[in-house]
Amino acid sequence: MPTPDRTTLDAIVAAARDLLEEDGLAGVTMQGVAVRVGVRAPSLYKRVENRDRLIQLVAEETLLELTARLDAAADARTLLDTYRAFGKERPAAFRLVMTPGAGTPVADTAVQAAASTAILRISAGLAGETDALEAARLLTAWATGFISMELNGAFRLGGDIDRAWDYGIAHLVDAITR
Amino acid sequence: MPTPDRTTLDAIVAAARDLLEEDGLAGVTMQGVAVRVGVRAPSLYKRVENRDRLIQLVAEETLLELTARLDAAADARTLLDTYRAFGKERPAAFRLVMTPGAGTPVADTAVQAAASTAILRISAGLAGETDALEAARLLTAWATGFISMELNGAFRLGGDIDRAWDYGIAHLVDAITR
DNA sequence: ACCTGAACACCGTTCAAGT
DNA sequence: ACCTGAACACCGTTCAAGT
Repeated sequence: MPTPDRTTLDAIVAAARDLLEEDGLAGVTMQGVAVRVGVRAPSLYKRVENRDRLIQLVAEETLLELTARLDAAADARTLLDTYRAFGKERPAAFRLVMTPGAGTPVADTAVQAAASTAILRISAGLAGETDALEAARLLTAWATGFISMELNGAFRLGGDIDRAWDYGIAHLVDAITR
Repeated sequence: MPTPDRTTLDAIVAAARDLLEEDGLAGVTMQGVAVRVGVRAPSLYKRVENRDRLIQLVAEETLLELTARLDAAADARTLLDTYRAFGKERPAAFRLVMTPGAGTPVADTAVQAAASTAILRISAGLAGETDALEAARLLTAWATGFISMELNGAFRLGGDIDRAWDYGIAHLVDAITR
């Protein structure tokens, strides 16, 4: 007689996602996830291969959500503001996806590629098709570095961080526009 | 009768530093460090408070070395190339210092501030004193994001990464120059 | 004064035994 | 077919006992 299912993969990923924001990557333990979904740790292995795979699933869920939001942006400033807002909303997930350490499980290539289409579209509009890739990389590298530093509290020399963000957007858009 | 010292704090930090590059942050275990310096794990606690403090010491050693190299740069391109070369030489240490995750031990504030003086000096020369801080943040955010993405293999859409780097420097320097 | 084995509280993961 | 306790190999850290 089969036991009824006491949890689902979606519930497990959601619990891991919440634990990630609350306690950081190291806080995402199989025991912690198990408690949240109401089973014992060994039961999780019926639905997910291991902890690395679970982290990868959280990374992919994060990128899919981010991609959906970026795709809705019509211009560079909106796109970059959306990106930054996502980082502030889910700082740990942002770091997991954008600046994973060595050994950190990483999202599938296709999921990652999809996240680039919005910035490529907008960069092509500003810089032209020839320089679209380089312009997209300039904008992406800047925004990713800026948001990472902001989340890490790395802007330590005073000044207005919002002003630095606006300064960056204005000068970058100007620089890449033909 | 006292036992002769079998290791030193410097040797412990150096072993941790090497393990970091070889096996990543998770690979820096007290047991692993102990084996490298020729003692048992409990003995390490005579010289360093705990693992977090050891990681912090590695972060500070990394920043001091990086600061020394950046201070020697005379112009923006040299500074940025030096920064990128350091990232490629010590990728795990670069990530530890520039994009630490939540809960990762972080260098002392004074050590971090010292690493900013070179970029501030050069930014002031290009953008003027009024915009020096914003310009420094633009350059730093871009370079940090670019190098992080490069180390993570995040440039996945083909194209020439060196060309994207040169494109970035040229357009940024142009953008912030009065 | 430094070093060590033993111990404790955690991890991730496996597996036989339950329902 | 799913769930669990028990077990194993790891961690970081403490501490009494050795020299």
